[in-house]
Amino acid sequence: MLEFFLPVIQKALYSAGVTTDKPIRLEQPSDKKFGDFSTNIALLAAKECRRNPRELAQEIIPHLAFPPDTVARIDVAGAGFINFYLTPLFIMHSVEQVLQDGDKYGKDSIGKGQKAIVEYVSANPTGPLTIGRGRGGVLGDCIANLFETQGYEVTREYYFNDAGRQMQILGESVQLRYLECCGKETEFPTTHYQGEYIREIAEKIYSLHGTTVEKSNDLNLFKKIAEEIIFTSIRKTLERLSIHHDSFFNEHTLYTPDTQGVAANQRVIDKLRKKEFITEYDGAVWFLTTKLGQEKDKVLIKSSGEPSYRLPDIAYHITKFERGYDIIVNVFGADHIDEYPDVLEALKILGYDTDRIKIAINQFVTTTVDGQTLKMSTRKGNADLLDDLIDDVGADATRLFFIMRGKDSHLNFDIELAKKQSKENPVFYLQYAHARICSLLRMAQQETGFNPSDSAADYQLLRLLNSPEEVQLGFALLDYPDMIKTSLRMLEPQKMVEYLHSLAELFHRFYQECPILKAEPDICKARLFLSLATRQVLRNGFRILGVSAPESM
RNA sequence: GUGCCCGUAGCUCAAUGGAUAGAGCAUCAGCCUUCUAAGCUGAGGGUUACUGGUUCGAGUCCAGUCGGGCGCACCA
Repeated sequence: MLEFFLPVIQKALYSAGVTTDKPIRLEQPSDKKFGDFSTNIALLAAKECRRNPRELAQEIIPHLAFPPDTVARIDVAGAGFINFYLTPLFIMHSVEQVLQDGDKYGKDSIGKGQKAIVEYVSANPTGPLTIGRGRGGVLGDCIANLFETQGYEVTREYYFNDAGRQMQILGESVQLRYLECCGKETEFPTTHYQGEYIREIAEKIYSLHGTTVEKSNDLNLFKKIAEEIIFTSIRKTLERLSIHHDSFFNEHTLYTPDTQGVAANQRVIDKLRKKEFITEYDGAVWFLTTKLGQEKDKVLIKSSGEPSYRLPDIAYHITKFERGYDIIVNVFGADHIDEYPDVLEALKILGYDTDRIKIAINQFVTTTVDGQTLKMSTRKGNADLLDDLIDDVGADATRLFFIMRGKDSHLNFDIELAKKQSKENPVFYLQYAHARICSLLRMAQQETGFNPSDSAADYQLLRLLNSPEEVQLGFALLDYPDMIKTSLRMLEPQKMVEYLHSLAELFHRFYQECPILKAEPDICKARLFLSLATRQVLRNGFRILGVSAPESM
């Protein structure tokens, strides 16, 4: 609808002689009595013109040239809002577009020719995925889906590191547990991974090799096997949630020299040094963030000679620019919040356009059972495992619950609620609407021979519909394309969940108030088309969210 | 101590600086001889944590206070 209104308003402002540098915004009033759409442009422009906003609005209105039979009424209300009321005919006519476009409805090509990279999950293979990671995973996946609907060429990337200190500890942990399997007495440090999965890996090694590697000091053996097993399990877990990555970027490639014999990490140091942002003391190499007003400098290369995580992080982001991505999205949890400002600063210093980088940070997840909050404790062995959650509530509920709250809110995952097969559970409310339509269409085919695929010529029957329930439902369907754009702009799939919920509600109301199969033939058909269009939008929306669309329940 | 996020109905959460702050659940009252009642209709429920400020207009922006979460490593 943006495409419909904005040009007309723009022209009207011009011909009414109103100039303003404020962007025109189209909003949907919370109350329908203020119209289907509304703009506050007169309020904004009034100040610059030094005019009374209501008078200004009155002057703009005669210049608004909408096509005939589209906008029924234009009012000035409140402090100077211009409110638009669409005709039912226009609304129902537009529903035809939904049916014509089908799976493509809501898609756009504004991103055509642009490359976007969305990085998410990015957990190192030191243990199974936790519930907290799951939220970021689903969030990232949905964001990638949103970009795809707008025609962007999207890469879903997983950044990981199988070297470094954490992996070292992993190897040691497995080795110690293995020695226990061999009957040796060991002391297991509290700094090491306590989880049961370590024991399982050790037992596997024991069953493969027996005691033959007992004397081995080759930590790599344990590390490699552990990494392999853990990574496989991570990917399996992600697979259960339909999360796929196109690209797995190993941090280690940033350490190895390129064709000119220089490692990416080293290049970063060299370039930053040229910009005079590098210094050395205490045996380490520092990024001079104090020059940028920060309290402390940040270590880029430790006194041991190894880079700290920050250096490869910068180098990694440079590769995103070098690989030609126009939009770079990073999804990560609140625990990484302090990480990105340094990376951005470094990129800015090196001349990269950091406006292309968008950060989506999701807050943490707490789970509640019977109203009791289970505190997540990291890597203590009792961490909440994503797999257990999926076992418990299923993939659809897992995905939907993760994104049905804003990413900034601390998510409270009510496990009992997610398991409930009743209307309290939003997953079922949404899916039920879809299943109900499917059932209706099956019945229609049986009783009246209605066939959705060969009745396109009759789409115009939709224009017969004009009851409030029908028009409101139709209106909501038209809103879908704008909703995708809003969701994408805000990197917030939750908007889509909310929209689909209200769509389901409008359908149930329509279904309740308007008899379909019992109506006279033309009306019956028209209402079936409206139902069909609703099902289409639900499906398209579910696809973005990665939730299944059951045909019956 | 400090950086970021949050504080809105009994509970879980919405509200691109806009109009009388909205949904769902829970509670109460209605609706199935009728296409899936896993549904619909209606009612009650609020000093948007607090105090100031910015402006035509603040839940939203700014400052401060209080409360909760997550970080603050030469770990990632």
